[in-house]
Amino acid sequence: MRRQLAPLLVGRRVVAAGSHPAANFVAARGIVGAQFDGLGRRGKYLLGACDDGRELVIHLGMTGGFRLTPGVVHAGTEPADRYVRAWWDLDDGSRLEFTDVRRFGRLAVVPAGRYEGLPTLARMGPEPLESGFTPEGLRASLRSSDRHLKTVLLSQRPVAGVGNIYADEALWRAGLRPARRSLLGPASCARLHRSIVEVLSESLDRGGTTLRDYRTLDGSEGKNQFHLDCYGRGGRPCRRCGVALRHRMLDGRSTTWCPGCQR
DNA sequence: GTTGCGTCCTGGACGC
DNA sequence: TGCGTCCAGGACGCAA
Repeated sequence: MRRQLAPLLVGRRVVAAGSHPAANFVAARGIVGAQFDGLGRRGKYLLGACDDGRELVIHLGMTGGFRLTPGVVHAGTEPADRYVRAWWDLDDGSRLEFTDVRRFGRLAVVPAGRYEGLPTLARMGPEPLESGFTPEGLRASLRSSDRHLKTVLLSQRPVAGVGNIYADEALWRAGLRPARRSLLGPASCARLHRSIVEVLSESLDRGGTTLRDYRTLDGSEGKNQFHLDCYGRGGRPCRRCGVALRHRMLDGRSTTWCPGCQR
């Protein structure tokens, strides 16, 4: 999403904006007059750098997405689509719309780099595809919590960007049980580290995972959903050992694992 | 400071 | 066919 948006957004100034009245979205209106100097990303957060020293922080939640309408918009008019939760009219006549059916997304405007009001972002672990993410660091981070292994991964503290689907996939690939609480040894941690990197890299290469709602900026679907080994396959045979995968709620999240080969 | 759980929200699947 | 119920997801807030 960031790669697609950046060339269309950077250098553009916001001339008008609007939003759904919910607290999650009203911050969209606060950047009228600002120009986008860059578009970054941390974990699942998009970070729009403004020329006035502030940042527009965007989390897509579960069903969030973007749509860019080029050059046909009358600035300030209400969007026709009821699921547009925020919109920005740009100085080239285009409009960027943030759509979010279930309203789990959220927007914030903060001084650049000041994330105190966004605790998950403030304490976010290393980027999984950068050199700061190491097996040793992962092991040290996991050691600092007694919670279920999968729940710790979802906290974004050991590593950024792992959501429910990729947590299940990475743990399956590493042969580790999601509900495990005990300390991981160096070999297990190295396996989990490698699995996280592989699972995320492969999904990025395939344009992401479209189960229901996710679309890229041009409306196309990802293809990673055709390559899932674990998530959503409860009751079906494990592709590694043949044992039926199990499914249950773990700490409130839908979780699938193989009782045969995830230890 | 950490943990566990409820809450937010809504379309779609499912059962009756 | 219509209605009610449940589920899915990420992050945050609150009580313990």
